[in-house]
Amino acid sequence: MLDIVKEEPGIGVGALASSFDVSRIAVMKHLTVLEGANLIVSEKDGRTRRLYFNAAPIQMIHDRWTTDYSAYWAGQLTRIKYLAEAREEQNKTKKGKSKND
Amino acid sequence: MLDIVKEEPGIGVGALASSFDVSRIAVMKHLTVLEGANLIVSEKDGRTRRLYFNAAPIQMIHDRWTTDYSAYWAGQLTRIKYLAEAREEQNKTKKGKSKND
DNA sequence: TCGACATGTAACTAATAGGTTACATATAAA
DNA sequence: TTTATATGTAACCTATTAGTTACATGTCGA
Repeated sequence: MLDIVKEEPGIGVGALASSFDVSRIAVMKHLTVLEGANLIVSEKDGRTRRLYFNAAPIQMIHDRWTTDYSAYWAGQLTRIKYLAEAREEQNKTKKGKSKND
Repeated sequence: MLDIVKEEPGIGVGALASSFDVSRIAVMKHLTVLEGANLIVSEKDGRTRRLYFNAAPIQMIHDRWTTDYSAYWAGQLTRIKYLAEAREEQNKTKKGKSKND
């Protein structure tokens, strides 16, 4: 839904709904959630409600969770990398024989 | 929940649950959702399951929705993500039943 | 003014989420 | 070996969501 709204800024509710197999009302319910999260903002243009993608909340979440990004991120990637390597090690061990731990 | 896990990398499930008014099982249900989204990754340490915050999905969403994806970064993150997912998948499989592949 | 178009609201049903308690299993400590 | 600790699973109940159809309201075009 966000893909479509981003690709076609100003698209109407009905036009957006036509891209899905569910009813227009179902799409409107999803829209309400996305508007509540400020990911989509709208403005009335006659009888059409025009929809626009809003990246601000994603930017805010990114800023919040990646503050001190370089240092933290490097550490996190390293940790995940080690977890993955440990998994591969264990995988080799299990294939060799029945698990013994 | 993410705040706590980020502040205390390696925290156990029970310790995390003690910060909330709901039961440990309720917290575990939320954890399952966060792990499914790869926002939290875990590793077993004896009888304790240690939890770690993973900013990668947020970075990926940010990259997707706010800038063009850099080929290098996408490849790097995706590779590590798949490794972590594979580890989690195996972890689930081991705990779910005695799968012997 | 009337018909067409676009959207909004209400009421309903089915499915899912959220939380609980009880019990089981694995691991560490005594 | 036994007890304690940490976690996982199952079954249950309640609240909320997801989707539907029908109808209402607002705006534009003829």
